[in-house]
Amino acid sequence: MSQIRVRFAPSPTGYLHVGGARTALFNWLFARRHGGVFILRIEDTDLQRSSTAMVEGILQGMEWLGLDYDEGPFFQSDYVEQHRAAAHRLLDTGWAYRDFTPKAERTDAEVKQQISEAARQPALLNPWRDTPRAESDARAAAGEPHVIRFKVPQEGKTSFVDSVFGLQERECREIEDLVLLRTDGHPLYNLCVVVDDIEMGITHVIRGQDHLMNTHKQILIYQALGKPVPMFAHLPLILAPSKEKLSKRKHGEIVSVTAYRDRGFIPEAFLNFLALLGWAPDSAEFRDREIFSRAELIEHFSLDRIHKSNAVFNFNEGDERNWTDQKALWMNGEYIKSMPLEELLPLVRVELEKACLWNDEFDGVRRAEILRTLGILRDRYRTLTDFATLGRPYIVDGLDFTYDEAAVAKNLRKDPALATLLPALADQFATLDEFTHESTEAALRAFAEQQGVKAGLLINGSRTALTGQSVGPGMFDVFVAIGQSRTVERLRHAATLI
RNA sequence: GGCGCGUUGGUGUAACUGGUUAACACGCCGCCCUCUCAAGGCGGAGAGCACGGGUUCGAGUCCCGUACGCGCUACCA
Repeated sequence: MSQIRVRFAPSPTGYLHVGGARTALFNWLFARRHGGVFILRIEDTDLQRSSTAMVEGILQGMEWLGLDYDEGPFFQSDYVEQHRAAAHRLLDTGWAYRDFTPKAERTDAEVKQQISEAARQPALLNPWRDTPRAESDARAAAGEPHVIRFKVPQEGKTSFVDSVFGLQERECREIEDLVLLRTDGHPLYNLCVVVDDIEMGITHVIRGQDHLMNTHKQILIYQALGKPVPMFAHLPLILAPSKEKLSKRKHGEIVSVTAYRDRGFIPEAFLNFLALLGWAPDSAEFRDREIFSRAELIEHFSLDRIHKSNAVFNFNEGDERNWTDQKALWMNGEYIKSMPLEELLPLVRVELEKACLWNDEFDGVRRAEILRTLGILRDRYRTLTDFATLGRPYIVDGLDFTYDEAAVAKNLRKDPALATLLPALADQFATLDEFTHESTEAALRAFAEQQGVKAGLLINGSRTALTGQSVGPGMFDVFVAIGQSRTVERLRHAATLI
């Protein structure tokens, strides 16, 4: 069999959203799995709704996810002449005709309205369908405005075997004579895809299920053009919590992949999550696992493990903690806590730089120190941005962080004695020659005993004094992470909060 | 309206060509650990497989119907 060639063909009418990203991913996995070619083609024939900013967003999303393409990006708008030529070839071979019906101006809303109304009665055959060629040519030559429509056969049916949905059949008479070329000569989607897919030698079309019906029209065009029909695999849709198809326009930035990049997702984790939306590995060995490396995904990917029903993607913009699908957040957390620290650091660095917390020494003399700090923090973080927000007290010098009111009330103000105990503890710490987990623990416990208070009181008080928070890693690790001088400073300062 | 597709716990999925009390992950709840938890360990609740009928010794798995959901139905893509 000849080499597999697939393409991802987004239209730049919005940023790359998670549905599109999954389509891209599945195409990419399929190509990589079979040593095929993955092509990126931007379908920008709808000039009014396309924009270069959106193209840029799509490119960025692809790059972030590591979905590298072997050819492209191609722009469909660069091939309009070929699209027109194909339409005229169909006209010449009798597979298309000119329709001189005046164009109806209507808004999107009106179109939608009319679809449901007009479709109630069976469609009539277009009166221009069988206009003699000579008359058609004469009218066209006279400059009479017209569209070119595909002449759908009135007999028989189209069929294809979809790799996901199985045998698909449709009566030709139920397919309308679709417009190939608009009045202004602009080629339309169904013609463009077919011409481009032929031109690019696409062997497998992997795309969203919303194109399942279009496929019949496209197959008719392939056949009229005398070209072989590729294989098709339609993917189930990704739905919003409201169960509608995900869309940038309706659901906003929260469904765009760049939002996941900006909010601290690790591309590998997001990819992993996406791969499991509508697909599951075959191998029994992998059945009860959720975390798969990119290489494992490639190795085990197959179209026949894609299932047919739509998947709900749970996001919740209003919820600060669970702003997106909880499983995605969990998965990102798994990557954060298990990846090599050396690989985590550059990712965290980006976040720290954004928050103006990065210090070049973190990549020099303080590298070991920062790695150790990341090591104790990452167990409970789920996004990279957590390092810059929740992790801020661990990174920043001085007292440039906020004290959580509830934490202060719970751990500091609870016992007024802490106003003197914590500075006294600071004095103890200041005398330590070595500032380690062991030495700080010994010092703190000895001090607690000497003062006749529970170690927990000092520990919890210290946590809030040093981090402003009520939760965090084991306290003796925190002392070491914050370091002797900052620890002493913050313990003394805590007295002013009580 | 027509056509198409789908329907396993709240969510994502599993269950070999029909065969034990439907499995895993996320989430939820509880307990333990403990200096805290958004960490870790252990355990639990939650679907009888949309509903109804049929085929079969036996069906989530096959057939029919119904309901519901989604998609498409543009001189959008």
